[in-house]
Amino acid sequence: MLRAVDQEDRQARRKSILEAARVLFRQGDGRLPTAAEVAAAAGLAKGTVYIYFKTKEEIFANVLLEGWLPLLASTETIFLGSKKKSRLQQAQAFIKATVDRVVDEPELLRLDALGASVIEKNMTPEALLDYKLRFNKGLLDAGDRIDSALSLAPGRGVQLLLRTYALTRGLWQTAGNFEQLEGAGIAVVSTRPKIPFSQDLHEALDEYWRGALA
Amino acid sequence: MLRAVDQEDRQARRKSILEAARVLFRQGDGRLPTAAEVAAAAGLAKGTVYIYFKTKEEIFANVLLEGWLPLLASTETIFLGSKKKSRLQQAQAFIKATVDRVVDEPELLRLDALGASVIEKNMTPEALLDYKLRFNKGLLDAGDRIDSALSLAPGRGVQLLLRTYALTRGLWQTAGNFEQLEGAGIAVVSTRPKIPFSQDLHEALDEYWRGALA
Amino acid sequence: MLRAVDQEDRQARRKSILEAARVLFRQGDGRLPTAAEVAAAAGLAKGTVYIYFKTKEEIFANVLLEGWLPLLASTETIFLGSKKKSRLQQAQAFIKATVDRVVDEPELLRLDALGASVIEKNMTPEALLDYKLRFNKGLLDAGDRIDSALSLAPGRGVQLLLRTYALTRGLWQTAGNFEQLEGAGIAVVSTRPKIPFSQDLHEALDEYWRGALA
Amino acid sequence: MLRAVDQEDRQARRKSILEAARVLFRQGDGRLPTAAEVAAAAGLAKGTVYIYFKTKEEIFANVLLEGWLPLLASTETIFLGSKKKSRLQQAQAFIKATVDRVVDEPELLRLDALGASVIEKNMTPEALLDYKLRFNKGLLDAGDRIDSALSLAPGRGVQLLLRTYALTRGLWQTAGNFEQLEGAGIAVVSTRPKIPFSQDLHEALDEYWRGALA
DNA sequence: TATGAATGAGTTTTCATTCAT
DNA sequence: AATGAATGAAAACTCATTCAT
Repeated sequence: MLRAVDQEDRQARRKSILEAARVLFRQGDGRLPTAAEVAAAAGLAKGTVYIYFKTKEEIFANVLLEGWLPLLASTETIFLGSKKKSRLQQAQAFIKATVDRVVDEPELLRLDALGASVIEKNMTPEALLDYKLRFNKGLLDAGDRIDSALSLAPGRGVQLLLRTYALTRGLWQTAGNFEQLEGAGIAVVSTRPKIPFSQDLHEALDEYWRGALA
Repeated sequence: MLRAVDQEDRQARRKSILEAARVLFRQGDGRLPTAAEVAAAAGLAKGTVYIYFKTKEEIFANVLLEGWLPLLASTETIFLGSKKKSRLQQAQAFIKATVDRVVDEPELLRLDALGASVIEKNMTPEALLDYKLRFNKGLLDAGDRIDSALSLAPGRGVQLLLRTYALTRGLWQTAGNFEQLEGAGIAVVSTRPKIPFSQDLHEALDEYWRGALA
Repeated sequence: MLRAVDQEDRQARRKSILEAARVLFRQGDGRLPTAAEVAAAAGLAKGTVYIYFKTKEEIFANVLLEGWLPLLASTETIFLGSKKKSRLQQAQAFIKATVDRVVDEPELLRLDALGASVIEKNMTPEALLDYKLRFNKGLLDAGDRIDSALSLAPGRGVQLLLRTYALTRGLWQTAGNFEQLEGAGIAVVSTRPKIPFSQDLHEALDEYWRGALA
Repeated sequence: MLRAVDQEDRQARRKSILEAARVLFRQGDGRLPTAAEVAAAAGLAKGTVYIYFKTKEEIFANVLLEGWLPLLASTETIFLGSKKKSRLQQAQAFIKATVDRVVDEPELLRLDALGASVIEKNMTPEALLDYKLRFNKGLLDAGDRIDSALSLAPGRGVQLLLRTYALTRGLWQTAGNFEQLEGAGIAVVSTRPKIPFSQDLHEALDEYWRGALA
């Protein structure tokens, strides 16, 4: 194994661990893979992983972070880059981006569900603070952009983001709850045709933003 | 130790285990208490707990169920008992009931977060199906009541419930994410006064229902 | 459940437990069934079984005893009832009876293998002594009959019995060792056609008795 | 703790675990020692033992194997190295080697009795197959040597070995059955002087081989 | 830096047996 | 005598993390 001597090498190795962890979690059954599995998937020895991360959970916190930040960053293009659209049109573009990302990387929401209960319980305080600060930073920046683009009161953009996020993760968890029943032929909603999660989420977010921007 | 000989005694003992588990989880740090702790809190031997529940997680699935069902059942009074109110007024009464319950029993949402990832992974298939069926039943019944009270298309009531639930659990998880930062004096939203979770949730649900009923 | 009030009833109930245990073990995977399983198979409550036997293992010790004693008792007919046959002919009649019994009740040898290691370790000293005395008695009586029928030195008959028994249980255990391999297509003895256990045992016993009576 | 880094170190550590397990079992009461006990006796942590063996029972299967293989290997010297002796003389040399080994390492037979019932039930299929294949290999090789040395039909040597082994283990188990009685002053064979197990086994094997080679 | 051998804390669940009813 | 609820001891095994090499 080549040694990661300079800063760039180290970053690359760090990324490769995160990527291995993400893929492994995506393929898995909803529980965190073991540290040994992550190391093996990254082509490293167990000990090496612990050079880059203090605890196993720190890895997955960073998987989450690296998963969500791009979506938050995308507000730059979506909101600021389209001054001519109406507020609702801009909102809908963001809704679409959110749904697309979530459908594309379903492991993000699965991992999210482990966040507070499992992941955060096994991080060092420093790593936890760092994780939250970075998340917070992305959120505040994105919120500011929304405030500005939609001419909202300061702080309202963050609130909308948080609620969008909340509805998304909540709906995903709830939808998952009933998949098994449907698999067994038991209808959750008997009189309505079952709609796919992406559509369900889209509708729900649309409803929320309409209410919020009303 | 009194022996639970008849069916009634057995039900009472079962309840006492659930109650002990609930209280223990409420006081704990977000992880499931050990089976030994639950047994001790219920004043029983470890083995006795396993007479009533197949696995530890089955206990907590039932804590969840017994926690949510009353809220779903409350739709009976809230929606059907108030035909003279407007749709939005009825919705607001339900929002209030939801917020009150959640504020009153915060462990419900904390436990919820463990649902799919931890709890359901360690239940017997039978217990899991039973749990989901009972949850589903409560949901469908409540949804029907809402359909009827608000003159909605069949199945729309369930959808509203699911989305309310989704927003609630999602928002709670998200809010929890930032408590620590605020505890450390770092503002999530710098320019707005911080509002308590109950108010935040209330506003968000209000926004959602306004959008949904528009 | 009818109560076993007189001695006869009690004996019958005891037998029914032994029979249930025997059948259960025969169907099982080589480990002792649980006490609960034995009770259920006998149509009794767990506690009832413990009225008749001090420990679970005492049950199975008695299953062994009731299984072997008839074979030992059969020496009466086989050896004494046939004065006109040669020694070897009489031996062969006994060999046949032994092979037949063992083939008929394969659980006897399977259970035998658990004897000293598992069963006897969990019996009360009294029950253990009783078990051994009864076994010993059957053995001595049968041995005496053989001594007399074959005009052997006193004690030689018991020795022959013990060695017959030893070869039988040993061969059975050894044969079992290789079943799996043969199932997987791996020959234990490549150049010889595989013979069934009953024939193998018959040959081995024949060889032994020929050597012993020479 | 020195780390077993290369292959040789690892083999040595593996051996030390097997040896600790063997000694522990020899001193014990006939039940398998716990994994914790084996680890402690080997001067290792519990977890370390599980690096070398998948299950506790795999350890003891290997104790058995390492115990029997030398005896099987000894056929090389005993049979092939003595072409001038008669068949019976060669057989007797093997009988002596067998008795000596068994007397020297009585734990082998005690452990043998746990083989099929306890040990094999708790091994991974792979470990079980490996164990059987290695045993089988030793047996076939030894059998071939006997065939060749005694000019027997192919496969007959293995058969003789199996029956020798069967008689040995069976006789040992049976002898153990009555030790307690004799300890309590109750004679199994009242009219004969009690002979030690080694002599008993020797005589029985002698009788068997005489019959078999006749 | 990289490795992977060693560590040992930590917890569920089973099940033989007891004993109140 | 019969029941079955209650007991609690007992132990294997995993896996995150460390640290000697």
